[in-house]
Amino acid sequence: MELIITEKENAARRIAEILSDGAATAERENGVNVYRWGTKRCMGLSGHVVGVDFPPEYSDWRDVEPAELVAADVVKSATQENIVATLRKLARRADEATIATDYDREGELIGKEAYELIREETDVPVDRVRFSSITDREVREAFANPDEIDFDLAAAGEARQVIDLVWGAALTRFLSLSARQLGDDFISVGRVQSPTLKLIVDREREIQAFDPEDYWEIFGDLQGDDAAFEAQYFYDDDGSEAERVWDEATAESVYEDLAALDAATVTSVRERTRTDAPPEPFNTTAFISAAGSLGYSAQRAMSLAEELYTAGYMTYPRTDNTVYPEDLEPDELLDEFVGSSTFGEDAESLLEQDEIVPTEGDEETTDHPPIHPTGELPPRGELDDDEWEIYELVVRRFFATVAEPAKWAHLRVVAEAAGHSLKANGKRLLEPGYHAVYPYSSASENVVPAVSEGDALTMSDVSLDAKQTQPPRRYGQSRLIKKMEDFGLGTKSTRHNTIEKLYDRGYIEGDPPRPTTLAEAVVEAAEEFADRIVSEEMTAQMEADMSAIASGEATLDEVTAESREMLDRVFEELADSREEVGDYLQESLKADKTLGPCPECGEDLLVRRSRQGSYFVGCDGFPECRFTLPLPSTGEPQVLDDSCEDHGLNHVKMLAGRDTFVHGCPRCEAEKADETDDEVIGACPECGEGAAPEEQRGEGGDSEAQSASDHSSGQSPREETAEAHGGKLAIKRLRSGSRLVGCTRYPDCEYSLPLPRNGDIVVGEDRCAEHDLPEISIVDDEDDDDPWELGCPICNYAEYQARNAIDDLEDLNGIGGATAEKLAAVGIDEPADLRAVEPDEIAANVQGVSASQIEDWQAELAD
DNA sequence: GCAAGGTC
Repeated sequence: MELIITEKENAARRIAEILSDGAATAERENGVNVYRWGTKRCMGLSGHVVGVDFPPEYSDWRDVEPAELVAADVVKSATQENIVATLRKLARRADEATIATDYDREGELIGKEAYELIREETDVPVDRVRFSSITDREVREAFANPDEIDFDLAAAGEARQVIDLVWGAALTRFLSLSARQLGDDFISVGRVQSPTLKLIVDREREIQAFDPEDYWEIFGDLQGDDAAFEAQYFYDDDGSEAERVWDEATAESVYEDLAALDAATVTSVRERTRTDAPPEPFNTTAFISAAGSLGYSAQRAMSLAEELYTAGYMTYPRTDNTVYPEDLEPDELLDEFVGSSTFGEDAESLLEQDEIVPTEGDEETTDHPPIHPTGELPPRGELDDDEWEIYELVVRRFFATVAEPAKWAHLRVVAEAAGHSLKANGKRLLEPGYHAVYPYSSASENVVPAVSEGDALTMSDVSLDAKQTQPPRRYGQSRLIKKMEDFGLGTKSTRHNTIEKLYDRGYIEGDPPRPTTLAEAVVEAAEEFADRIVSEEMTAQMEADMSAIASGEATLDEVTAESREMLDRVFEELADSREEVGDYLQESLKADKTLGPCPECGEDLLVRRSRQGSYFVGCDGFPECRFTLPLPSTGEPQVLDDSCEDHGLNHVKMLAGRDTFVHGCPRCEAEKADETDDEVIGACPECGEGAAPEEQRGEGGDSEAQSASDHSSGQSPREETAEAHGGKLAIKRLRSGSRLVGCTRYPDCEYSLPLPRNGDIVVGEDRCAEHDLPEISIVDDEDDDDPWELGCPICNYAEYQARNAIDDLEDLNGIGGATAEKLAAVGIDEPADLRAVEPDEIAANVQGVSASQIEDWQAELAD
């Protein structure tokens, strides 16, 4: 038997398809697909299936001095047990094996990891094939000419693993221990994340240090026979043209000269044609950037791309390549779109061009082809709005890369008055070229009417605008990813994750990201004691070392030994400063959590976390001072810069993904609740008059109202409330800021239904026939839309739960919105329901859902 | 529980 190993499941399937001419069949082994045809077996790994770590005796942070990690062994162990087991099992039966992992450094290492696992089972020959895109021709060619594993290249990757682990773990533990941050909130540093954080912190420093400068600009409206346009004053500044006037007196005098006149003479008209080349094919960075301008975060863009890739609609989204492979036939790919209602016309117009020559970028790599559509079109309704928008972006980008350049006419008009010059620049699209198929890049025109040299124009509305220079702008996510790419930080697969990690670790907030006080302190501490870890040079040096290993000029041991010596010296320096660094980090951590003065003792109020994990506001004077305020139960609190005028407390924002909201001043919120009376709206269905004996509680586990901190104590009253106790339902406002419909017998009766956080709650006249509760509407004075007719709160909550159930289903990987609805129609409306079904039975009853798909979902649920 | 790199 001949065994073929690929880097991922998808590649295994496609390679099996190609080599078997479509005859391969799939078998499940240990939850892993194994493709078979003839005497061949092909399986996919899931990237690295083994990982590096320290031996277990180093795992307790408090027992081990961080510096000891420098000399500690680094061992490999399986991280994907089922895949490793399958690989071993197949290896035992194999007569030969072929490594077909990705054609890049990390792929070579992943291949070597598979090789070592095979070697533990058998000594059959193992060879290596390399191809940069999974196309019929490339794959066949590669398998016809097998090569050997490049152990030096793999060793280069191993050096990276060791150095990253040792530096990252040792310094992370050192900082965390010194600041006594051992829980979830440890303080991390690493070769990639820390220089990235420094980029953000350095930018913030520039912004802080920025000293704005005053300048003035002068504009005037010019008018010819039938044309008017705005022109700007400019002057010659040492041979270059300048518009900004830095001296107020000069600006005033020019302004007065011009304002006194009502005519100007055209002294020059220049028209030039400019070619606007179509964009290059998408690599990961360019794709993230384009998706970013459509409003997607880097992480979101990648996860949508991943879905479209898995569904077969576009190629692999993680690539550095910007040159299409030779065997991509643009006209054949365009042909696939002919007849599509969205893309058909554009595809046809592109096919009419005399010649179809795709653009290419500077990066030509062997990893994967640039991102492009596969030519398989998603059926209507299969994609949700976001998926579709990203898909369309990828299709149109491909269209743009095979389209003609655009042509612009640039027109520049200069006029003179009182010895001063004014100019106007216009541009007009002569030939739309690629803009016709790619509407994302700006094609806006700025027309300056045709005038001729010597024309006399009237001048009016001369204005003098006082302006100030602006600080540099914060880096947005895609700008940051580009910077990382420029510095060689991270890879196409990890950059967006690194940024996400900085958010998770409490180093950055908001979008564009802004560093926290903690981030500034970590960067400062590192700059002083371990400059290497915050410098992009560590990566540059490592790249050089890796090249040396790959070319045989250095060895893995030499490189890692040298790196360990360097880290030893860092720890020597750090030894005396442990407390100083720790205190500084602790202070900064506190600064990020401080709200303002405690009304009872004057110490600082801080955001704290209870033992149960919920957040609240507590006093730094604890335990002497026991003042507290509640916070909402959803999300992570973030202290904002602005503060409350009444209490001097900073406002708080609750970060909870899409449900993020500004809570405001916690003292104001608590006082509002104290001042608001409960409004009774009807009987409690659980313990009020006419309560049904069977239980019919609103029992949303996640509902904010249910878990709101000051409304959840007391034992379950279930048993005793099956009968009527005269409980009534009332609209309540909690001190944490949330609002709900709850029983007046709370805490004896815990019945509650959530209400929205914002807007005025208006209780209507009409009552729900089923529940005898008033119809409620929510009026938001900040938006002019019609009020939200929430209706009967019980009915509303039931609908809300049903919607959530469908969302949960959709969240299961691979279940699209349309499919989730079909499943819901046969009574499967939450993931748990899927566990119980017979795959074949559902497949027979629900169109478009296969039994194997259901098996996959069930396997996923089982994890 | 630490990193960064694969992949899902």
